[in-house]
Order: sequence, then structure tokens, then C-alpha cells
Amino acid sequence: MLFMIPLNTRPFSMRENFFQDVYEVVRLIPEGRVSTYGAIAKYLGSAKSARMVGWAMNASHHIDDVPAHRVVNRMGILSGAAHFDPQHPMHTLLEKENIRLEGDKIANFKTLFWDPNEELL
DNA sequence: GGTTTGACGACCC
DNA sequence: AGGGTCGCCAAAC
Repeated sequence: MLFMIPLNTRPFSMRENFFQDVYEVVRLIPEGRVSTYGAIAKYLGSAKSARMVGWAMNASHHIDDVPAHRVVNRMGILSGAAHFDPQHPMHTLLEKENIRLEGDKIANFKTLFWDPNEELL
């Protein structure tokens, strides 16, 4: 139950690499909700930038239990859509969770936003 | 081992 | 709303 201990308070010996920390947070995003690169970066400690979260997501393709489609940019825009498997587009995965879209944007982003800095201990 | 590269974000027009 | 700049930092080269 690694997730019971806030990532940013774990002793160094318990920390995996940064990518694993990112994936663990992303796995906690509830179905039908979305989070952002910046919020996750902040939760993991401001030393790590939002760009690094994007980098981690880019490397998560082969990992099946990481709901990468639930991570969008701070405007609620699906900035990573181009990197998804064409057979399972980001838009489709989100709509499957009853998330409404307006083009490349989450329709009611503010209410669907899941912030680990508030939701997690 | 210096440079380039981003699925970013804050800030400024 | 939309564009440009700058800070960010691990990987890839």
C-alpha cells in the first residue's frame, strides 16, 4: 500500500524513480475525473517541473494500468492526444467515461478537475 | 559533457 | 482569445 504514504514525504529509500511516482498518482485519478501535468508536478515537489510529468506520460505507453488520458494541461486541453494509439484515441477514452468535450477541451473542466494536492493527504 | 528537446505553466502583452 | 518569452530538468544525442 505504497500510496498510503504521501509521495513527497517518503524517505528517499522508499522512492522509486520519478516516472513511477508520476504513474502512481495518475493511477489514483478517479474514473470520470481529470488532473493536470502541473498539479501532479506540484504534488511530487516543486523541484520537478510539469514538463517532466509530460515526459513521464510520454514513456507510459506500454503500461496498461496508467490512465494517461485523464491528464490534460492547465486549460483542460487534451494536449497529449497526438501521442495516443490511433485505435484508442484520447478523446474516445474520455468520452467513454462520460466526460464531455468541446473540440480538444474538457467541457466542464473546473468541476472535473481532480487535484492531488487537495484530494490526497 | 554541452546542447537540444518537450503530452507544461506563469506571465506579459 | 491568442501569441511570445522564459524557467523548468531528465533523456537522448
